[in-house]
Amino acid sequence: MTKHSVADIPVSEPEPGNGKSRKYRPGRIRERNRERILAAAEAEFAQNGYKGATIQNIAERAGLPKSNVLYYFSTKKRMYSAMFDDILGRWNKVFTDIRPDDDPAEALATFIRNKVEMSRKYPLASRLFAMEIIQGAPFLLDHLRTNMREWVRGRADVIQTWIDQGRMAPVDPVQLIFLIWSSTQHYADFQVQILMVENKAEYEKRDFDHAASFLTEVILRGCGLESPT
Amino acid sequence: MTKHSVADIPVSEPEPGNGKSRKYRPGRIRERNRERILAAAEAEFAQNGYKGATIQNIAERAGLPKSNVLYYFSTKKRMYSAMFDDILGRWNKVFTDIRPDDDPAEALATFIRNKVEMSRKYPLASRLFAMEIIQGAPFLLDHLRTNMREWVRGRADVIQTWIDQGRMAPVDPVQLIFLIWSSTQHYADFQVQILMVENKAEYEKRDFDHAASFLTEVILRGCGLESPT
DNA sequence: CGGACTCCTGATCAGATGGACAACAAGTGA
DNA sequence: TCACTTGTTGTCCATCTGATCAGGAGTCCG
Repeated sequence: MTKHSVADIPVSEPEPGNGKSRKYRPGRIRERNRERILAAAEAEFAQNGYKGATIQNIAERAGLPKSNVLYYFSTKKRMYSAMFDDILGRWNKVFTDIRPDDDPAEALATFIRNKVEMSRKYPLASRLFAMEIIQGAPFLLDHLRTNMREWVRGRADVIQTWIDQGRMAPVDPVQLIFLIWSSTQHYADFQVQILMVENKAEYEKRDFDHAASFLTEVILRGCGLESPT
Repeated sequence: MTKHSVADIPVSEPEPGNGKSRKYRPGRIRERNRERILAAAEAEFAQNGYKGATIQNIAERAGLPKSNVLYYFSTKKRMYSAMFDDILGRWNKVFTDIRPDDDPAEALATFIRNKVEMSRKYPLASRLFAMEIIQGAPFLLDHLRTNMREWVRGRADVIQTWIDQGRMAPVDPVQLIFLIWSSTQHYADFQVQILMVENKAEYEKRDFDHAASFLTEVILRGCGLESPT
């Protein structure tokens, strides 16, 4: 397929146990540059979309020659994919499952807070995801069809259980997930708009806290729940 | 600036009154092609972003030679601007003002319904707008700074009045507008994701009705209001 | 050392892209 | 019909883009 024999091979895990291994580790530099490039790619793809992004720009953001970038990711497409693998992995670590015997108010509040925190911590990832979906998700269609669907279904089922038990108002669980998803995503994706409207130069930590509190309060009350604490 | 003497000149309004005027109307063909091109541009820009979109693609979507497209809009940038002028004009027609003596529940419900209807009727415009904001709003910054800010401030003031009069729960009015904005926008922007999760091929009218009902119910209850009707 | 690997990069290329332009066609009012 | 404006399009060009490649530099271990 490709002429590059070593490119695109995932970095081998640093062996566990002995922290300061004396062993020959081919992937050391690779790992560092890979991360630099992916960080640059996030910014570039988020700003210009897949087609609009250029390898040259990514290289400049990473402070590397274009050729070097192409040494690590033999094609633009592969780079884009690798980037999303990274992002989805990061996300999976954060979103814990919810269970039928959880307290609805607490579980939803945690979900909202985590999602807002995500918008604060990884705004580029959030925008990238939005961009990809808006453009028709050419690269993530499969992921949406399988993982994402399961994820939503699983959570919706738990919420439905809570409703059946009369522990919250009877609202469409899937729509509720969309509502939380969109309203939290908004703080990352529409950052510029929000800053303009509020006449600020940049976000502060308390803005996110305020947003999370607002969303928790309104959405929980909208579900017939009392905000915890 | 430009060598084109006639391009980029807004279409002169067709004179009112006599429908079938015999007068010399330079803009007749112009108007028709202009619309065709702008419609094609909406699709192309929404799918690929500003940088990713190509005049060639827009021309093909419109069924015209590239040269002809460039005759109407001398540059890509001008075409993009003209497109947003169109879109913003369309939007302004729909969003009626709210007044302090309106009924909060009814006014908010109308706003939500209008916005969802907008997502249904002009999904491309919605995505285009989202795209532009995500990319840092290079073309709309001024608009956000002036018109949009005023628009939000005006509505927020009215909502604050309602709160002060004890007619709804004390929630941050600006955040409330963001919440409505994002949750309704979501149905246009994240269409692909929603369809995938719900395992559908395309939206139906009732999906939007259902979404509007859900949002109205949850958000109004979240504001301590009863849904009207 | 030296050999084997990993990593780096300038030069190069074919194709796409935004845009200019000139010649030509069609429409319009008198 | 005529003079003039408006509309159409093929051709051309400088620049950019993703990708290739060949040669060289750096790193590591025995």
